[in-house]
Amino acid sequence: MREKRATRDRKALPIGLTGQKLMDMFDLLVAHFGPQAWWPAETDLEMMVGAVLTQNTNWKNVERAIANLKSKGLLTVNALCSMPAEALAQEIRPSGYYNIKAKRLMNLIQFIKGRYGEDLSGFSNDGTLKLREGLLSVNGVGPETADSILLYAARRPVFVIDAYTHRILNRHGMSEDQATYYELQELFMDHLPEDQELFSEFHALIVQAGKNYCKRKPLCLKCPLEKWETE
DNA sequence: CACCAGGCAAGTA
DNA sequence: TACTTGCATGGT
Repeated sequence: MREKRATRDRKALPIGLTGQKLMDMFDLLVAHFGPQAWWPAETDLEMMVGAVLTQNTNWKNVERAIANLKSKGLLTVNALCSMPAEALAQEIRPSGYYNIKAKRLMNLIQFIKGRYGEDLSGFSNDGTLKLREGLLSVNGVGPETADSILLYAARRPVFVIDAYTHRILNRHGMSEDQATYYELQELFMDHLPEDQELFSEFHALIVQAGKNYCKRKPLCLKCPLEKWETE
């Protein structure tokens, strides 16, 4: 929560961004996109696999990779842990970065298996262990991947920040260009109720907004957040 | 053709 | 600490 706070104290935030303002943003997004019901995965294991495969990668390509694993019965803890990295790499090829992602996947699944066993028993209701630190210690799991897993697989109230979150807040003058991951995360978590469903839906909506409207400047006129700034 | 996608780690100065 | 680069496929 304050891992990156060393250099100089930049203003974590602008300009009177309140909880109400954030809820306004949420409401505008819901009104425009509707309920999202993320994460699109059938199991916690599938969710975690997707979290690694989607790193800097279009979700469509991740779906192809996951489909390969499913069709061959490889989407299990034991299969992913025991198969050769080269073979796994070939299966996940469509998701790009396949050599490095094969290793990252195996690192993560081995970590999870070591703590919770092959059926992941106790994973989603593990409130005692320092799960976040554990996830971050895995080579291949950074802040966003760890928080995604915490939010969508372990169902904890953690706000996930991604490239879209940075971009959208910047475009609307709500954060500074170089705000760090943790500054933005604090921003949301300090001003919103600690609610897993809210965080889960909010992040999903931000991704939708980012995909559709905030790719390049200037903002598209039909951006659902257009009136947000002046509200 | 260039550019992007639901990042992360390792290397450099 | 602050940048930069490698990783790699498939869509627009």
